[in-house]
Amino acid sequence: MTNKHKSSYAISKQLLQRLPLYLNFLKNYADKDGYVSAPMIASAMRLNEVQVRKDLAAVSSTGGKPKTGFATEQLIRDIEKFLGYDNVDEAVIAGAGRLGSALLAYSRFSEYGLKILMGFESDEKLIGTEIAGKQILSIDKLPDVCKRLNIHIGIITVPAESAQEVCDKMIAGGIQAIWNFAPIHLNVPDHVLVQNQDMAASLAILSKHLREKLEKKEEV
Amino acid sequence: MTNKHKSSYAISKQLLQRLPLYLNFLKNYADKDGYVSAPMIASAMRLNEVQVRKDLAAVSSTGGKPKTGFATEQLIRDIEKFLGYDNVDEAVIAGAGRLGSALLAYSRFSEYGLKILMGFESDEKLIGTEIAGKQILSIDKLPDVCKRLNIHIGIITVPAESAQEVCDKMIAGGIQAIWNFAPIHLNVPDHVLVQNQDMAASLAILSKHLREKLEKKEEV
DNA sequence: CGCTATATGATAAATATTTCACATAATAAT
DNA sequence: ATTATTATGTGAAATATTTATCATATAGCG
Ligand SMILES: NC(=O)c1ccc[n+]([C@@H]2O[C@H](COP(=O)([O-])OP(=O)(O)OC[C@H]3O[C@@H](n4cnc5c(N)ncnc54)[C@H](O)[C@@H]3O)[C@@H](O)[C@H]2O)c1
Ligand SMILES: NC(=O)c1ccc[n+]([C@@H]2O[C@H](COP(=O)([O-])OP(=O)(O)OC[C@H]3O[C@@H](n4cnc5c(N)ncnc54)[C@H](O)[C@@H]3O)[C@@H](O)[C@H]2O)c1
Repeated sequence: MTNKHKSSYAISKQLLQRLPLYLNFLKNYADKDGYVSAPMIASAMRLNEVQVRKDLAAVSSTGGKPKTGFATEQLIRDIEKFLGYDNVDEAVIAGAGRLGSALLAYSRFSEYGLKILMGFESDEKLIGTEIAGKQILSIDKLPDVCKRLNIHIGIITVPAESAQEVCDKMIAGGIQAIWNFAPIHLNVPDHVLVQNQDMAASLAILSKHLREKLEKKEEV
Repeated sequence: MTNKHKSSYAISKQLLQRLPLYLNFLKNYADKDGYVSAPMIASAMRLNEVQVRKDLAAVSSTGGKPKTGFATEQLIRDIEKFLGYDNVDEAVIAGAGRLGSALLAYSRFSEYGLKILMGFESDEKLIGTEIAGKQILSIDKLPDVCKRLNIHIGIITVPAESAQEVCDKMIAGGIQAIWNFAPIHLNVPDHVLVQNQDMAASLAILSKHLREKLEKKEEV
């Protein structure tokens, strides 16, 4: 075999989205003998076998052994490393309402090397309090604090009406990537990344898929 | 022009994900004269012009007018219709903790014709209470209630340890599509759709994109 | 020790999606 | 009117992504 386990496959955006799923699966997978194979993962996760094989080849540092598969623990480490487990990234959140406080309290971000440092609010009753041990500051302080601490990821969980305004504050504070939960299109300069997380849309898409599936069944 | 405004383009999965973004943009778009054009949307949303044109052609019932564009209100209605605004879909949620109660209280689902009817819990203190006017019942009742009300969408916001167990209950209740927020791979029979919403992963991917962008800038 | 079954890795083929290029239609200005 | 401009719609080309096929490696077994 010509495997130099150099794994110089291109990583596609789709692969990037599958990696966390592999990770969840592998972490939960009751590890018989310390190895997993691509066909096994493929059948459990309902994916194409070749796709899994390529995905693993793209991120595995060691490659797999024919007939045996990949060392589970190593594979988990490789995926985590790939996703940035080791470089810690800091973020702030604007809007400590229902969703914002759920995110502030969510511990699982740290598994990917992410840390939400604090929240920013406009509600006087919330400013000065703590959520899950994290301070809630006035939204007016956001630009300065971000600049001073050199934070470049911002999360927006304020109502849609305030989202653009808060977004502008983040940009003024040097934020370069925004995770936006408000159901609104944000205007940002070229160099700023925006990832929209429109939850209602996600559920709508699932429901549409379901409807299509049911219709297809009727046809038969 | 050979436009029979029949718009028989194929709908890709990617398009399905872009539609809600168009919708957010259009709803917010200060409507000068009642029309929007594909090039205008494209430049505002940083998308390729042809892509927008094809996307709109795929969902627009009327087609657009050269030089003028698409009637904004009509376009909004067309997209909403496409996404299922008119067929109401009902769902239940398991786990009325921080995230679950945020979702229960989230009103925006109704904009896509979705309705979360009630929540199910294992915590005695929560059972019998209401969140945002929606009843919280014992998780044990989930299968019966879903069967009786003929509900086929379930949302999982319980801790990862309980997710599979809750998932099984949903399937026993005839649920056919599951929106899973627990960071774990769910085992389901063939006919059940699962959409995973691994939030930590989403943030991790954003942070990875950011890191790549910064690295690219350094190269230059 | 060779045989068989199974897994990897790589190349090629098939699909899916995006982008380009161009022909045509409507508007606005001359 | 005629013309310049801008937007649409569409077929073709370019990319990206997934799936099929095959050659090779190796663990387990008779
Ligand atoms: N609740 C959900 O499940 C959910 C799901 C998806 C998206 N969203 C979106 O997330 C956002 C927040 O939702 P929520 O349910 O947490 O709402 P919420 O009302 O509970 O919280 C919003 C918070 O933002 C704060 N806020 C308002 N203006 C602000 C400003 N200018 N600066 C700083 N803080 C400000 C408010 O004081 C409030 O605490 C909304 O845009 C909503 O559409 C919510
Ligand atoms: N908080 C977040 O921002 C966030 C983000 C993404 C994903 N998640 C995931 O969503 C899930 C819930 O997160 P959370 O922060 O709301 O946690 P939480 O602890 O606040 O809520 C979990 C709720 O589930 C209930 N529960 C536990 N076992 C149950 C069972 N068998 N049947 C019914 N209900 C049961 C608990 O009583 C609790 O109320 C977790 O899997 C978490 O990883 C949370």
